[in-house]
Amino acid sequence: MNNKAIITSALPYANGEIHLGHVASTYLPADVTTRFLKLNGVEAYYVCASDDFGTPILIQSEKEGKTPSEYVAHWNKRDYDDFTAFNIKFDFFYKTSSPENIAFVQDVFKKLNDSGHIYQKEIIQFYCKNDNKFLPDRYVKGVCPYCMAEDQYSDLCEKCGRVPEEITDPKCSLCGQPPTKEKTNHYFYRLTTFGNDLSKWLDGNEHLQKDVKKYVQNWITSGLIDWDITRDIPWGVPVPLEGAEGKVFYGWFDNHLAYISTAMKFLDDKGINGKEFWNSADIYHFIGKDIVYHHYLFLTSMRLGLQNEYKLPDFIPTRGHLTLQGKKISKSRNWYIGLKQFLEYYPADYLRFYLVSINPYSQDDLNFDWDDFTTRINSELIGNLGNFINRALGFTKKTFEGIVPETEKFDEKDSEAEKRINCLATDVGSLMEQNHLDRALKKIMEFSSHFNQYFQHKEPWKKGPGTANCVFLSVNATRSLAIAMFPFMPESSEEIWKQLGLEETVENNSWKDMSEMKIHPGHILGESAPLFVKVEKTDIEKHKTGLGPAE
RNA sequence: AGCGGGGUGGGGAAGUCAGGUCAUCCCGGCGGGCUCAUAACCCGCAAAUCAGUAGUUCAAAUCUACUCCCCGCUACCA
Repeated sequence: MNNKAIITSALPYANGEIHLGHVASTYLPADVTTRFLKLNGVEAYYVCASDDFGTPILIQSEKEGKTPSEYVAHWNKRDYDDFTAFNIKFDFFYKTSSPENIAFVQDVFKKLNDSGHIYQKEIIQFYCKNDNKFLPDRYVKGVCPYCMAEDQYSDLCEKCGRVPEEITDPKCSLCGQPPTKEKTNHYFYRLTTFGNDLSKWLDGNEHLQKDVKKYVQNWITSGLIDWDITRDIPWGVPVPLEGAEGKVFYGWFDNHLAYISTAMKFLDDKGINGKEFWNSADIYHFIGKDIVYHHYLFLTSMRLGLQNEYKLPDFIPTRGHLTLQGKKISKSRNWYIGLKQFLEYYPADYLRFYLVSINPYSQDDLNFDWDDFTTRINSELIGNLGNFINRALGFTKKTFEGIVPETEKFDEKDSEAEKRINCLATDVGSLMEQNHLDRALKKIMEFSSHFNQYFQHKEPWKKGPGTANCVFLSVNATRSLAIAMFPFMPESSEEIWKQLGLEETVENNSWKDMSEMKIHPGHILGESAPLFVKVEKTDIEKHKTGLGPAE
């Protein structure tokens, strides 16, 4: 394991609230991984930023009668607050509209331009005279020339799935008027020249997911096309060239550069040489499967174009999308759950536990189901894990006045239990290193389940021989659980630590510490109480009916 | 249309890349136990020709070919 790491997650677009889908695929896996790396002594920094520029934000801010800056400032704060409430702990959360990022993007553009990766081309684009705007693809709707479906985007027909050469009967999606076609000058990035290098990089990087690699290789094989990197709107990073007044960069040219500019700002402020750190660290970009194209091709080709001044990603953990009760999340149909809203119902750790446990390390979609959530919380988190901790600590309190007793000679069951503790750090850790967070969590649950069995079979309540060993090992296993759980459920983990009567915080331990027996006979436990409250089915029914179109 | 991923006891999933050690886990059903614990926990039972067909192999849920279903992506949705 590299002793330095920079972790990023896809930048939240600053035009709406964070919902369960966002955190499931990107922010939570990144946060869990960062916490794990930090426990392992890795100097790891998790940085993120709001993605502030682009046409949708410009249009929405106009509708709300705000300036774009006011508008994005609002969402930047709101997103950060929501993340914080969910215990997503960024080392630094910044914005793509920061002066540092704007300067960085312009500098990158100049370098790419100087080395011949950029060219200008006149193109013809839809223009709406009524709205006074050039209309990017998404803002023109019309009839699909293949299947005659109406009201389709000009760049993709949702009915037949085909990409029209030219849409029939085009309309401006803002005002409904037919747009005109106007000539405009745009800048293009020579993505085509990077095909071979991208392909080589994909093959050579063994950390990337196989299925994603295949997917990207397919794109490369079928032929890349040069990439239009500018737009004619007033809200973005200005193109720093004479004659390019009024033009800004396309959002995907500037937003991922904020990974670097944000990290540089953070590190330099800390007195660390940012570039040096970046190039000697493991770079992780956590994303959802919808932006594979941008991260595997745009982002990487730009770094290649800069001749690796900033190294390419080592890991791009790519996960699928969350569906809700089996259906695609959709804000317009009110088929989504806001993060803030969810946290008004249940503690952050419930959601963290549930989302990690259903989320594999793959592009497969995962499903949020209220009934499934209920059983997983009630029977696994509470019935298995919470129950073991509660009985271990409660029994010690009751029978030994909270003082860990002297041990005797271990019998076979004790030795097996001891072995489990000794192996836990490696068993769980190796899965974490491979990004299999769901399996790692499952290992923790197996550990806890084993201790429920152990406790049962030792029957300490009969107070026969071996009772002291059972208590000693169970209390130590509880401590192990607290450390192992920390990346997943930090609040509960700290609570267990307190109940164990241990000093400081879980955060100050190292990962491998969980496999040692650091609670010795004579140790006095703190106050204990059940960690979790069960999920009530009647509440769940209410939450279910809150979904879907309002009455 | 192209590309990608799936179909595993009644429900939900893991296992498939590296074939045998494998049919596992959670819920549900049935029977028993225990009482430290949040009607929790522990033990046992019933229930799957691992979508279908053909093939490779001493051996297939796992590899190959074809077929039938489902889902996702396709360049401004995490």
